[in-house]
Amino acid sequence: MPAVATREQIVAAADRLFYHHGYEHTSFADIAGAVGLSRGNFYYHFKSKDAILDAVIDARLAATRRMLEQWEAEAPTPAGRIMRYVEIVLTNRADIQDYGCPVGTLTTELAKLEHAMLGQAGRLFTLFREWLREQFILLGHAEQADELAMHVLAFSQGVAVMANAFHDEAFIRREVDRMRQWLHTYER
Amino acid sequence: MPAVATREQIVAAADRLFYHHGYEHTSFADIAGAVGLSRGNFYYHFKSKDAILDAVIDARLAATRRMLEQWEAEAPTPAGRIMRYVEIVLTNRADIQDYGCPVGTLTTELAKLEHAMLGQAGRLFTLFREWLREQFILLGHAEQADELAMHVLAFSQGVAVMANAFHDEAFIRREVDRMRQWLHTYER
DNA sequence: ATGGCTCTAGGTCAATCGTCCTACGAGGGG
DNA sequence: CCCCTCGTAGGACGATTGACCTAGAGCCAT
Repeated sequence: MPAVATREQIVAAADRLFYHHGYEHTSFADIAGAVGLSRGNFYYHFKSKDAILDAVIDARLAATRRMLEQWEAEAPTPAGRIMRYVEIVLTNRADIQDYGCPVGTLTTELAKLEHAMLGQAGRLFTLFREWLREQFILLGHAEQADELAMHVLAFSQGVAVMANAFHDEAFIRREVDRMRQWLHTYER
Repeated sequence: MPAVATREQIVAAADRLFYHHGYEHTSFADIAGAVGLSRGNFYYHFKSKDAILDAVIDARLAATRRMLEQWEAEAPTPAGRIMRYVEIVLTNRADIQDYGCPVGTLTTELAKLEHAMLGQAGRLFTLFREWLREQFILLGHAEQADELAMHVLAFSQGVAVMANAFHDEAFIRREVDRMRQWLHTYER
């Protein structure tokens, strides 16, 4: 098997395990077991656990960019695109109830570990932030676009934490509806 | 030294360390070092690490109840009391920027660890939820009091995650102001 | 002072962690 | 056929983890 396929398998398994059980709680043995490799063989593909985390973050950044591009292709209006982001807490409801937001929980964990890769993880947030900011500019609110983007981000993080804590689907739907109404007041 | 004082010292140190570095990332040696005790002696006071977590959660529950009682004594109106909760993200701004919300981050971590004490940690959220619900009932919104309480909780969690990720004080102040205006629309 | 209780120190345990090393098998090009 | 590289397996390392044990110091009551 070519090395690139194995490497991608490792990144995919690590991505899933980091999300489900956290970075620190995921061991080399866990990832190796998920992929079906021996532990020791790992260092042929990644020289350290941090390197795997780095690759996982890069993969998430790339996947996020693809998702944003798809949203831009599918949703014609800026407001519709913003709603695609808002509705992600419904789209990924099952995972969020079980594991929270992949971006928020990773950033929170790395902050507590004082991990060197915290800044890299923050780029995931920044990617969404700047994309949302762009949508608000297109919506005609250039002067407060960044503040509105941050508000939408805070919404998603708050809903994710509460959904994870209480497993309440009706709550998620109510908050999405509230956000939809809020967004209407900013449509031209 | 009486055992009760040592026990309280252990709980206080564990509380702080769990908040700053997370539950799993905090070892017995860390707590023992913070208190100035030997590692082995630990099992005289707590038979397991879970028992310490249990005691920490109980201590947080008690401290939270005291705080809520103080808010009720200091703020005469329900709206004023709710604002005391909202403004906690400003009051504890420094800690939140560094470590996030103590309740939210603990719950998130325990969920990922599939820890048996997750339900206990959830009681911290429930305590705030029911207190906020009571305030909204007093405000004259009995029929949607719980939904409004959940919305306020989600606000605080969202702001905490974003404040931790971006260290942006102006953002926190904007969101608190936004919440103040929102609350005004619910005042009789 | 003697016995018993509270509290502590320090060592030990097996398990697991991330890391590293070496040996080996498969396979293609010379 | 040999050699070289790629990819893998599995063991070993030092450190650290949570957990447990025992010996004894301090003190109070009898």
